Amino acid sequence: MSEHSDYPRPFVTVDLVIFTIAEDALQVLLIERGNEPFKGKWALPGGFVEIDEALDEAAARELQEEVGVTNIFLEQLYTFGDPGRDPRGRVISIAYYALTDAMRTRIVAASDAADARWYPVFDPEIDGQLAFDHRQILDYAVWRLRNKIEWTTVGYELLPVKFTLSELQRVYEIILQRPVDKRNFRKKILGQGQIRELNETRSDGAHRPARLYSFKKP
Amino acid sequence: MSEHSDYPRPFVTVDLVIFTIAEDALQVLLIERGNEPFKGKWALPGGFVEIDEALDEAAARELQEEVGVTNIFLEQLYTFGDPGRDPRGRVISIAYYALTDAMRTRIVAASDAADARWYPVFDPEIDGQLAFDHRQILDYAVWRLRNKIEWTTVGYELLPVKFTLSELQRVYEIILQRPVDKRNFRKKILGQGQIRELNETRSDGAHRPARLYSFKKP
DNA sequence: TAACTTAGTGTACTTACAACACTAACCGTG
DNA sequence: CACGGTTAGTGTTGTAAGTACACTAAGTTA
Repeated sequence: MSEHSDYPRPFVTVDLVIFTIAEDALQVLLIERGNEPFKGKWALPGGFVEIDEALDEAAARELQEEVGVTNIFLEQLYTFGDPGRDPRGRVISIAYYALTDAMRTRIVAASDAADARWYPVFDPEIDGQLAFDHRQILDYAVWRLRNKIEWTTVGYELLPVKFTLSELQRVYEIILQRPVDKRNFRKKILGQGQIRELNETRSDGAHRPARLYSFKKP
Repeated sequence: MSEHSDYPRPFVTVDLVIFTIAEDALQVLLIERGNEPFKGKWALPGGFVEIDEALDEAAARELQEEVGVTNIFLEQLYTFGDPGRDPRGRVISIAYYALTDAMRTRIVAASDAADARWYPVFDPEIDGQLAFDHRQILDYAVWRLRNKIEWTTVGYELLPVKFTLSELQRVYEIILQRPVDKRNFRKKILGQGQIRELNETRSDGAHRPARLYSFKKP
C-alpha cells in the first residue's frame, strides 16, 4: 500500500437485504425511492458507513433504524462496487443480509423514502422494479440463504421463539421453493439436536394440535 | 440512502491473499513493509481502488503488478473495515484470494516494500509477523479455500496444465492438512468427470511413471 | 358421531463415504 | 541382468446419510 494522502475516495455504504416470512412467502424489505435517480423504483434499505463505525455496526444501526429490531441474525454478504452502479458517483456498498420474524418488526420509512414495505421475493411483480444493482444483490442473498439453510440452522431465525415443526418445514419449503418430505424433515431436524421439545401444544383449527418447540441458542 | 454531498469518505483498498503450492507446502505471498506503521512486519499485497475501476479489476491489477500473472482464479473473500485496523486512517479493504501455479509467477516487489516472498501458511514462523489485521484475513482465506476445495474443483488452479493424480492428491493433503486415501480420492476425482486422461506419462525417478491428466475448462 | 383436517410416526432402498492391501512399472545397483 | 527400492494404479466391503413412501392420532365442526 502506498502513501495515503491524495487518493480520491469513494463513498462507502451498507445495503441490507432483510428477509422475513409472511403470508406464506419469503419477503424482503424495500423502500420506494422519493428522489432521483430511480425515483419511484424500490431499493434495499441502506446508508453511509460513519467514519468511526465498524461495518457490522453500520449494518446493525441501519437495521435498527429501518425496522426497529436489534440482535437478530445479520451477516456480511458481498461487496458491490462497480463504477456506475450509482449515477451520482462512486459508491461502494457492502451488502448484508438479515433474518427476522415478521412479528418483531415495525417498519419505519426513512425521511427520503416515499414508502417502505415487504415484497414477496419470488413474486414476478418485483421484476424490473428494483433500483441500482439491487436485483443482483437480492439474487445473491437468496442464493446464500438457500445454501445456508441446507447446512446450518439459520431457519429458526425466521420464526418466533416457540414454533411447530410444520411451521419450520414450511419455512424450508418457502425458501427452497420445493416440497419437503415431512418424515425425513423431522428426522433430520430432531437429529441435529438443536431444538428443545416443549410441554406445550398449539391448537389452531379443526385438527390435532401441534407440539411446540424452541431453538437451543448456543 | 440520504444525500451524498458531505459524508466523510474512507479510503478503500483491495488486499490479496495469493496462494500457491511450493516446496510441498501451501504458501502465501507477503511483502515486508518498508515504512511505518508495522515497518519490518509482513503484509498482504494490496493497493487502492482507483476511482473508475471495478473491485475485481483492482484486484486483478494488483495481482498483475505483484506477481505478473493474469487470468487466474480470483475471488472476493470478505470486506474488513474496523475503524483502527490501519493507524493512518479509516481504511476499508475488500479482501480477495487467488490461486496460482508457482511456476507461472514472478514476484515483483513494490516500490515501498523492503522485500517480497512466499511464506508457508502453516509454518509457525509466520506467527506474530503479520501487519494490520492480515492474520485474520489470511485465516479466513484458508478457511474458505478448505471449504471450497471439498465441494468444487478449485484444486486444479494450483497445478500446471498437465499433472498427475498423485500431485493433485498432494495438493488436497497440503491444504486440508490431513492424509487422504489414495483409492477413494481417485474414485472421487475421476467420478467428477472434470479431468481428461492424456496419452502421456511422466517419469521422475526410480519408479513407475505416472499418467498425466488435464483439467477440462468449462 | 361422522367427516374433515393437520400432526405425528417407521421401514426399505439407494447412494455417498470410509477403511483397507496388493500388483505394476520403472530405475539403479551389485 | 536380476533383484531391491520406490511410486503408480486398482476393488470390495461395511457404514452412514439421504430418499421414497402410507397410515394412525387428535382435535374441531356440522
